[in-house]
Amino acid sequence: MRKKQDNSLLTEVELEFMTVVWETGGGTVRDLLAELNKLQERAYTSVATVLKIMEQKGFLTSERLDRSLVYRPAIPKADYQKTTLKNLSSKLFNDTPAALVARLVEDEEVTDEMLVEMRALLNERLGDNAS
Amino acid sequence: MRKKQDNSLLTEVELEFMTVVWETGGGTVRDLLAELNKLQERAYTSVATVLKIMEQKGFLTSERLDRSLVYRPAIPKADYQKTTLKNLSSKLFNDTPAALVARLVEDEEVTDEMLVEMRALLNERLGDNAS
DNA sequence: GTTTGAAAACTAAATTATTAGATGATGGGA
DNA sequence: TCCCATCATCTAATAATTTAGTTTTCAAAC
Repeated sequence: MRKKQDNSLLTEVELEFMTVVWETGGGTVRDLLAELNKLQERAYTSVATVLKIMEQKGFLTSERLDRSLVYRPAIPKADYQKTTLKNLSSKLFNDTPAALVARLVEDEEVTDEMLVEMRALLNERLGDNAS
Repeated sequence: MRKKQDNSLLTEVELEFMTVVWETGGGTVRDLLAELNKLQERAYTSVATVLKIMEQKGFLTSERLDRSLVYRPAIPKADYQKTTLKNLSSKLFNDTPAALVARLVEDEEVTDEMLVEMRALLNERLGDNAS
């Protein structure tokens, strides 16, 4: 029997990296290091190592450009958001996404404006495929 | 400088344990072990160790009953759900919960029925404090 | 009073995640 | 050609998480 490491979800640090890759569209290790260091100082090799791991896990692709590797997202942010929500829903909300929205709704910090926006989104899809 | 461990979020295993504690309302190590082993075989001491850590982190309370410790949730599930959503929203959805709902809406597996339910929840709160 | 069984507490091993130093390759310029 | 800067890669140290063995405690049974 072997390890069972998940790999479908990013770790804390990986998510931080991935966020930058999504925002910038990608770049060389040097490029991404520059962005990441705005948030927290890290060594070049640390960044390079994590990026390589992320590629192995299938979150990034790489391509040579001169000396350097250019890393790019292998999956769109929206896809990953969906995966994460599905995971959260199953782990903490009994697989009922409505329960999740219920929590958002009762959160004081979520403004009415946001709620109206959410409702518009719901109406939009419910309008489309009219049941 | 020391470690900086978060502690406001549960780890994978801790969440699994916490879910059982929420469901059952709590119990002795032996009780919880029995529940947990329905999902995955674990040693008594493993369970005891994690429960103790969870108590230190503030997720559980304990109380003596005869020889045994009875563990109970220190925070309601709803509170933790809220914390988690807030965290996810900030890390992956630019602090805009509506973006999160947008992903749910476009997920094929989320049925229209669920969406209608969500809309009802929104209307309920929006109705209350009529802007 | 001594043994025994069940429990918590203590300790540590194994795994996974994070950070980064050391090394070596490669190409451009002196 | 030889050095230098830049880069990827290899390797390892540290930290956090997960699992579980060993020891201690204590009350009840004998």
